[in-house]
Amino acid sequence: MSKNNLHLLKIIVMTLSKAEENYLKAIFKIAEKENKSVSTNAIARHLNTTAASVTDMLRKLSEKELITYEKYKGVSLSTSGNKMATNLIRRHRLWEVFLVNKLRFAWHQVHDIAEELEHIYSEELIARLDAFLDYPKFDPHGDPIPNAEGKFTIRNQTALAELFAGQNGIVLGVKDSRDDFLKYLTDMHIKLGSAIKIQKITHFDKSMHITIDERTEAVISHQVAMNLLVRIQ
Amino acid sequence: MSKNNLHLLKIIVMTLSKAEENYLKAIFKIAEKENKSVSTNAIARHLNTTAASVTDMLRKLSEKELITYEKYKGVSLSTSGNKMATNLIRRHRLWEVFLVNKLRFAWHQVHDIAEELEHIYSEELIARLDAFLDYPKFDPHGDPIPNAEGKFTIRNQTALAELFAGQNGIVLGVKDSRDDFLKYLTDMHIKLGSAIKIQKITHFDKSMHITIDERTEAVISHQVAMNLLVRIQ
DNA sequence: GTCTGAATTTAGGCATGTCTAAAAACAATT
DNA sequence: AATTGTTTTTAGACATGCCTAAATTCAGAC
Repeated sequence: MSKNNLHLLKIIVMTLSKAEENYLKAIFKIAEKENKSVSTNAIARHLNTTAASVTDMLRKLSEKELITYEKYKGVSLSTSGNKMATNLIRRHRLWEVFLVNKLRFAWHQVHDIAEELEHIYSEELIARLDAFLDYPKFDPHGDPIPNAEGKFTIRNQTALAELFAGQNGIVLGVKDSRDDFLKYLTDMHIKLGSAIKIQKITHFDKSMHITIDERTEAVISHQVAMNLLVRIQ
Repeated sequence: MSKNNLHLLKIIVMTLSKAEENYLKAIFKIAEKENKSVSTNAIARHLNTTAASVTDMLRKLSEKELITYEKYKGVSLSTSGNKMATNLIRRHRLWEVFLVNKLRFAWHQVHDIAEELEHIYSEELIARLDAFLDYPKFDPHGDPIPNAEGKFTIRNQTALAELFAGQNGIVLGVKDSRDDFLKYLTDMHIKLGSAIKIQKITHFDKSMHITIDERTEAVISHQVAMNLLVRIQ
């Protein structure tokens, strides 16, 4: 076997530690929002650690050619790093679907558990889980689940706040998936698939008077409406 | 809060590392077979590590009062250590049921994946998984799954080798759950619940001529018969 | 009871992933 | 272009969990 082939083998066989995986995921997520190379500080903030620790890890990930890193210039994922991060997101979201659809967890309870489950590495496990869940394209928060090749499904979705009085929307997901927001939605009986009809918008504060699933009347703030994603009917 | 209560709290809240959990499980399993205090070397063999590493860990587990340990005298699990180990076995076996019954993995594929899954700590996850699987009492190898209180279900099971010609047995599990044995059984179409009828026993080598599920005829060695557990019909 | 070989522990090291404190580099303003 | 404040990196430490090699303890044969 030539030296080149050995190099290839190394990449294929490489398995990452939980910490390394979490860094890749963090870089992916930050890069997704801010459209530029990712700063050391941003990663430290995201992972609740120090800039010094981040620098250490960046050196390591760079050696493994998972990121492109130049001192003081921020990082971006390499092709293989991107693949790894996408795969992690796939695993995370599939487990979330499992926890909600099969184990009947509530929206807001699943993130931390999925965070653990995603680090279990087995191609076959994920393939079988995917099949068991019937190849879901979106997770319980409405975020797209990349397929085995890393392709995300895209769909039209609009913040509820964009709609006018009289319009209808079907809830597809949320922009903010923090616990308290998800709990608030659950309390309001708003869930994935709920039909929202805008009855009236108060111009003063842009709060909306809505009907949920043709049953419940409610008033929601502009902030809530901005974080609810719907398909316009 | 008194000092005593704080002590109690510490025990309740304590979470263990993967390594610590694996040691507890190893001690439990070795103690189950050999009916005496567990030796350092036995643990090292079981975990594929060195005696020196084991000693280090025993000191640590002893400080946490999960084991009873005196230098040079072997170890045994304390009450709380036993509880932890039992709970781990519960998690492991529940995940194995999930992998086989829901994800349709084969018998021999599930051990390593369950080995990872068992370390995810969430009371609620396991409670919900248990319910989702319909509170199974035995895992895919026929080993009993302790309930949330740590109680194992006991049932009558006999090695197939104990039966006489003409007797019938229902396969309940295996004594040896190593890959190649499980694969062999799969190839022979022997699975949990299979009905085995003993047609004839060759005295010379105690091999058995059997009928499997009233369909397949086969000859199995004494060694195989000793590792197949059945309920006599 | 002493000896000898096996079992166990101690001592010292190493990799990983974290930290704090200090130094270096950068960028933005004057 | 110098200064200042922020960002990033380096240096040095620490905990965990593992290792090898050496010392110690034990247990069984004599």
